[in-house]
Amino acid sequence: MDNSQKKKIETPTPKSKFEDSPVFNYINNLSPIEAVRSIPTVQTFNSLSFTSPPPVFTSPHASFHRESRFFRCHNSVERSKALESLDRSVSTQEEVVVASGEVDLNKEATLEDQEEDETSRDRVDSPGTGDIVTQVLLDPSGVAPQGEDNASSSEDVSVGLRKILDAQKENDTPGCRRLMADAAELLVFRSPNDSEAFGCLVDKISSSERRFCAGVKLTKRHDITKDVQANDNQPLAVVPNQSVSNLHRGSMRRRCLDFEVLGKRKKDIADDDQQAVGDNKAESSSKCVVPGIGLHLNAIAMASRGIKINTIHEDSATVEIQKSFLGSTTPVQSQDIMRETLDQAENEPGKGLAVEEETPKPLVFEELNQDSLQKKKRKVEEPGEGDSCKRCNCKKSKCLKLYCECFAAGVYCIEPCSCVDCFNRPIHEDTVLATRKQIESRNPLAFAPKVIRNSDSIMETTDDASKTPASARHKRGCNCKKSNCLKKYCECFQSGVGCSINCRCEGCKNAFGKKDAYLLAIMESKQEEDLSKVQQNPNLSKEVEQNPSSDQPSTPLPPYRHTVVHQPFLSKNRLPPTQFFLGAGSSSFRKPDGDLTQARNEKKPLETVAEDKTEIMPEILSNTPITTIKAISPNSKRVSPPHIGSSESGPIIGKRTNGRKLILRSIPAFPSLNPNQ
DNA sequence: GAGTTTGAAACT
DNA sequence: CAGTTTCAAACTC
Repeated sequence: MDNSQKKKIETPTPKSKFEDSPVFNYINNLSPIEAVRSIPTVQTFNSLSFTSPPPVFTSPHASFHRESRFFRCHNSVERSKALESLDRSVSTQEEVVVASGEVDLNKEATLEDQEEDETSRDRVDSPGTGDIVTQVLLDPSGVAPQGEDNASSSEDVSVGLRKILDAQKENDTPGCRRLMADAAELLVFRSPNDSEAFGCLVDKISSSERRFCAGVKLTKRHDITKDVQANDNQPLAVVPNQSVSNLHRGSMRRRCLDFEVLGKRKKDIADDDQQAVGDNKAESSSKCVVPGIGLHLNAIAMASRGIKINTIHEDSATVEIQKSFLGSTTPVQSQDIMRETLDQAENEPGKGLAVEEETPKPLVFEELNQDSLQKKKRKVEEPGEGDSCKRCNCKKSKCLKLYCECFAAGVYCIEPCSCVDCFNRPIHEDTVLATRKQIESRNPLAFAPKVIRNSDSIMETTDDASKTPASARHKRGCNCKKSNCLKKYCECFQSGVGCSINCRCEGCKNAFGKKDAYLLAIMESKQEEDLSKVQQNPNLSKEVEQNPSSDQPSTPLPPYRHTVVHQPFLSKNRLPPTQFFLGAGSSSFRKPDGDLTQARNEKKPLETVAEDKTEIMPEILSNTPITTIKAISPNSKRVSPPHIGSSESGPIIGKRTNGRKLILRSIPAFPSLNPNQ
């Protein structure tokens, strides 16, 4: 349907049937283009206004601007979303201003009154075209969405289009093209908020683009920057969009662009860290971001206390990969989300925003960037709150050892640092890299994230922090002797995760999860696993019975490890290795007492898988006895649901198997929903 | 802010 | 690999 309508709109309308009609004559007198309006427009608007027909306008202008609109609209939503997160002092003031302005405008959009329309109209920069555009754009948005007479709204649209076209004749050139595009874009709006937002964006875009351009200006060696800068002097209403649009198609491209810009900015500033003494606030903020380019999962650990980051990055390279990955995937997600958000925003603006707000959480790169940014800001401004920003105070290590938090986090030291004789600066990049390599040669995972988080923990992003510990563990575990894992001396506690099998702590009282409880839970899982195994294959009963380790729940560490080593049950029969190592693949395990890497690798999977399942099951398997899980695990530590299910009865075995299958299917599904995962 | 405590990192 | 030293963050006063 859309296609046909599109054709009707774009191509000269087949007039054969209508040429004789009085209506057609009337229309024909009004404007050559009115033919479009005659029939298709009415339908088109009604339909198009609530759906998003992508390739409607194939003409360069229309298409081009439609993208721009998407770009803008998306940008608007994204900024609204960003505002939520930016309220936590993430972004530059400029961004905040822009975002807040758009949020307000979006709110206004929901009001749907003429006053707002006029107000928005007043905001339009160019009186001539802008007024008309705004009027045209806003009128339909205010009528159609209210569910009133479609015909009337269509009429409004038609009139509006007519006005646009008239104005087009008069004004010509850029403005006209813009009007044309805007009119085309108008047809794409799906909700009052859409159109309204866009109407607001007509004027907002200027500032937004300015911000964008300004941000890009900070970067160097970037094609986009060049383009944008090259066009910077041109009318913002056309040029920036064009520049962006030429480079990217669609709204998400802009989003990617933002990411890229951010990343580039960070990179570039990192390069110039020494010389680029912050001239302004934005730049200083960016400086804070700089280190993030190499930020790894240390930040995640930190983030678990404040902002949750759900993906594990090995190193900066991974981040880069993630970044590019984001660039390709975010759009898909963002488009759907934007659509959904906009729809929701109609009736539940807050909800819609919330959805959008949570969406970026999985965007690891963004999160990392913001995290790094927040770190710096918070350390300077509110040391107590997020505390996610690295700022070292090294005196003797020259910030070239893992003692240095910045260095350990894979970031350069920045101004807020109080380090002495710091070599962890971009100007000493060679030294830093060499040292880093040296350390990595000693311990390849030295810069790996200290906290292993499950790939599916996305789902926890919106949950309370109490769930985080269950899904993440410290890679090597702690070695606390006196702090009882109740203070930040404990890396597990500091990371907001519970102690695990890897910990050698004494008197663990980790508030996020005691080691003992963890062990107990896993052992029970193992027991259940063995049980179910026996039930599945009676021949194994003897083996299990002869294996003391498998039924010694109270047995401390060594037996558990033994049982863990037997986890091939799990890995061999159920979960593919890739699943296992999604979250733990990079982890380095504490040196085992006797079992080496292989055993570790088998053990770790167990942990991860168990956690994965537990995290996912509630969402995937609606009928999963999650309560049982919690009941089984003391300390609220969650245990693998399948195990539990299997332990309850024989017949459940099949059920459990099914559950596993579901899990296997679901695990990969989540990453797709969250680009950065 | 200085001093102490703590545990990771580095070293032997 | 275990023990020791170094180091810097966390903590206390």
